[in-house]
Amino acid sequence: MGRRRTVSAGEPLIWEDDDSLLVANVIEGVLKLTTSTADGREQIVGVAYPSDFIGRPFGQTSAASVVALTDARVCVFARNDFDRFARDHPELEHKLLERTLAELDRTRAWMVLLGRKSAPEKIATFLLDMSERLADNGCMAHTGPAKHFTLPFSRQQVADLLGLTIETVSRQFTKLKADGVVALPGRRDVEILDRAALQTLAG
Amino acid sequence: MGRRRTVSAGEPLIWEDDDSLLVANVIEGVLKLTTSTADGREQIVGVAYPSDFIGRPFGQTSAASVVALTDARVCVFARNDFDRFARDHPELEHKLLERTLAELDRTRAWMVLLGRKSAPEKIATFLLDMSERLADNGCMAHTGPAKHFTLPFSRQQVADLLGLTIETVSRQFTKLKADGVVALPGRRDVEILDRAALQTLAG
DNA sequence: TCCGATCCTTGACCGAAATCAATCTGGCGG
DNA sequence: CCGCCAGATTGATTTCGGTCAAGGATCGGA
Repeated sequence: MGRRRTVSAGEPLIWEDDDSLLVANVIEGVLKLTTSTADGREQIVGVAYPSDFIGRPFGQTSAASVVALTDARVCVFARNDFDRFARDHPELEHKLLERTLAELDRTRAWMVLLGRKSAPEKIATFLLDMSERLADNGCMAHTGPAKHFTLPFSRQQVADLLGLTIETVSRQFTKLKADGVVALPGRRDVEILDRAALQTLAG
Repeated sequence: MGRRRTVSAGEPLIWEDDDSLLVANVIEGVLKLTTSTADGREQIVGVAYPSDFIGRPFGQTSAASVVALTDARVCVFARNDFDRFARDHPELEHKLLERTLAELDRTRAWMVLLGRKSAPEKIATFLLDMSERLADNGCMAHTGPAKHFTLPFSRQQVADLLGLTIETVSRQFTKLKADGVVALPGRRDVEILDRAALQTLAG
């Protein structure tokens, strides 16, 4: 069915291929979905992990662009083919509906963060979210939230995810380190030292 | 199938009924979907217009609460019944999937507004959005964006939608009026005098 | 028509985060 | 091993929008 493709970190996943739009399934790696304003301010509107579906089947084409954050493997489908196939396979459509509903829930929760939370709350919420998302990367289920993990994001990308500037993100990280809430052994490594404190900060 | 219910303006739509969760279809009126932080800050995460679907079929219950903005009529279903019915009717699931994908797109566009736009940009974007949404309320299709319309929101609710405070919303409205971009004949009435200016402001 | 409640507007002030501007770090190629 | 450079941190300053605090408008009910 779909064709395998590899995308290296930083590379965009092109949505035009043989004049036909694509949809895709993530096999491995992490990708960002972004939308930008006319003057170039960027907002990350979604993050796709393995097994997540990306693209916009049925009609309209979505405005978001997709870029790999880590080296990634995806399984791409020409959209027309996919649409036809989906219509004939209710089980697939059902699965897709469940995933889309779950993604909508997650997106709505993120709206509260963007619209109503302060910078410290945003950072704390982000770290807790990451610690959960990156925990069950492997094959075994529910190992619980990770204490130590490597972010698939640069500081700028964290800023684009939280609706902040890179400087504010950096300052908040520094503050959490100074307060002994987290350790930052490497640029993208986080170790949660005081989860309770983070949860309090997250509000 | 579903039971008709009327909800008057300001009244919440309860999701518990005879120990079974509900899903619903909006027949008439406008409702808000909100999520709040622990300390009571509120964010409107979605707005449901006639023909929109609300609630969370299949598994998890969504965290959002639903309140009618205007008097509304909805058609409610016990979720268990709905789930069973949907699984047996692929056409319904397909329709629901299309709507959910469209809602996800709209929600993602709103994230850019919340995360990256200034107060003037937020207000301008909001007014243009409203002018389009409230245009085809009636039966005829595509009359184009409305020049004059009545908001289904109080100032506080506009603030909750845009991630601002009521004072900032008020000041921005006043400024647009002073600049001759809009007229505000009544508390909730908006007349767009200079659409081009609004579009420029929206960015 | 008057009253009261609620919603909205306006003003003065403050503070959190953005902006502007240097450094600093660490990873990599030569 | 050294120098380079993108990414990250830190500091100084500004600004936008929030907070606090009065008023003013509008609507419904007596």
